[in-house]
Amino acid sequence: MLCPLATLSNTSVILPKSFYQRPTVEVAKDLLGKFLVREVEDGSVRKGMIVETEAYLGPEDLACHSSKGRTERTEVMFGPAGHAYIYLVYGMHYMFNIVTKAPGEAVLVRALQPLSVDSELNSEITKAPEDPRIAAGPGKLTAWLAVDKNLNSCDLVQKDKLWVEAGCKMNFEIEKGKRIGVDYAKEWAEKPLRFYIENNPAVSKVS
DNA sequence: CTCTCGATGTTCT
DNA sequence: GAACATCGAGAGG
Repeated sequence: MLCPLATLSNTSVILPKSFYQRPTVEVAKDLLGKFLVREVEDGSVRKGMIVETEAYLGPEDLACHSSKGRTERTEVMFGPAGHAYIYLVYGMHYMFNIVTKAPGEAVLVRALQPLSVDSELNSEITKAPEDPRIAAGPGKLTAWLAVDKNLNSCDLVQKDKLWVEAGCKMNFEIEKGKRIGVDYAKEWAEKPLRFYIENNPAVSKVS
């Protein structure tokens, strides 16, 4: 059990904008253990605990899209903190990022541990509802939550279609490593800007 | 376990 | 045209 009988109301408190109005690396680390929640048109809800993130540090960072300049695509990352930056890679996978304070910076959410949701009881049941690795990767996560470019730039501080909750307090160790899939970024590829929960089964890969 | 490869839409050169 | 913040399947050790 991750969070036994967590019916406490504080678990579903939405993270405020001030959470994202901080240095990107701090936000990336502090997002670990938080709950990402998606509600679709028919009212059904899916929820997962964030277990892996990466920090992208703006125009200087050769791995960050905003290093290409402020374009139509990267405009969201220069906008207000707490909004979603979503884009397509390899023609088939959407990546979900959260914009932080500094212009052009964001946090990529790379993996979730699925939580089952019983909305009748308003409780989090912590057994894995299905494959615990259903959202173990940035492309798998967006597929599981039905997140696509329609949600690009949406405000995650509003409880609408997609938001982040405080979750429950847990003790875990944070592991660091180089970011995945950005080997083209020269010295920026080597920086330890990937963060994940140690020994968590839903992390996409261990260093 | 490792490696290779194909799928496929957008953005940038 | 090339490159891409990926994934899963298949071949080979």
